[in-house]
Amino acid sequence: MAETTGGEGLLFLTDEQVRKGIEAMFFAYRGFTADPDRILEGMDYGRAHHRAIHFIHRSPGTTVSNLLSILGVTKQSLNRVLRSLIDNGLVRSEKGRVDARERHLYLTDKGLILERELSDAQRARMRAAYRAAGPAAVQGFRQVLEAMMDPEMRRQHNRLKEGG
Amino acid sequence: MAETTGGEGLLFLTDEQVRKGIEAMFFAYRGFTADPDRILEGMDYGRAHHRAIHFIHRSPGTTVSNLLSILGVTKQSLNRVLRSLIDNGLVRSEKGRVDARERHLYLTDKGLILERELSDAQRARMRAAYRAAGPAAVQGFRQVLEAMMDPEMRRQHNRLKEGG
DNA sequence: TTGGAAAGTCAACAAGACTGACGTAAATTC
DNA sequence: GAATTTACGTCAGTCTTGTTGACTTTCCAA
Repeated sequence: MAETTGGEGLLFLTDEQVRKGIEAMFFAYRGFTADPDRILEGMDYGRAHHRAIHFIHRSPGTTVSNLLSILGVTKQSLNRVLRSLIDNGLVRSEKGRVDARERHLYLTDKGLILERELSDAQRARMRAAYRAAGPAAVQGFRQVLEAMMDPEMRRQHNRLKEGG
Repeated sequence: MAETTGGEGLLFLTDEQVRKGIEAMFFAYRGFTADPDRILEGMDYGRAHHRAIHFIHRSPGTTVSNLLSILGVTKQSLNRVLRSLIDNGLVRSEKGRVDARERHLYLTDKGLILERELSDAQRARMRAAYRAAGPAAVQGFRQVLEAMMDPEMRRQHNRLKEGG
């Protein structure tokens, strides 16, 4: 309920201010996905494909189950997406050499082109926002986002940061 | 705001750093919606209901078409959600007195209780993140989010800020 | 007063998530 | 060597939430 202000250090924001942060998050996320969505519409792909492409690009050779845990969806859901990407020649799936049960995923040249197009659009918006807000704001932005994640996701995120 | 890089440095972030911001946004949004989603699951409601409840609470008496433009979905999508909320007695719909075509929407007492439960959970997470990151970070966070919105959404957002 | 525009409702459909069950191949354990 | 577990793929069915298109009701202006 009305959070007590005591205890853990002072609360420097009222409920109303926090609420506004919530709405900002909602509206900003819309902007965040708007450009790739626009590119994808008309193709046979959607946001789910974009996410798969993004993380395969980020971690080439990643396995299906790794992608599963990053994306937080079910096998069937991911499989549908992967199926179409593979069939259309955007993603290549290679049987693992050390463990032949695993499938390692890579973007093909064609996949890389689409990835480029999508991430260019999304990065352009991010970069514009960053530029408008300034370096100090960007650091704060990253700090709050990280603190907002579930611990598990934060682990994933930091692992990617290192690895990349 | 000048798009040149002016005084404080050139493009202060590489493509890779921007990419990490994109991923942070993705993972953080998952955390952002996780708590309300958990509460809603098992009820007949979902994220769409949460959004409707949030904005009706924020602007009591708002019309369907106003909600439409805030949420950025189609009429039927919203109508389905509203239908179930009204039928279950969480939302009250009143024919407009000045313009009888309009329906003005309000949360009932029952609706207010659910709104409270949902927003308490979501605010708790936001507040925790804010606390972890500190006041300066929060300001930067808000600045970047705002810059990331489409201009139209920014207008909506600021209108709500005033109104609230 | 009539015709167009706006607000809202409803029917039908699509994308993308989910569950649960089942199958296969490969690795691991006993 | 047999049994179990793991990684992946697939089938069938459901649910949420998005879409378009057609339809009232109401308002307003020519």
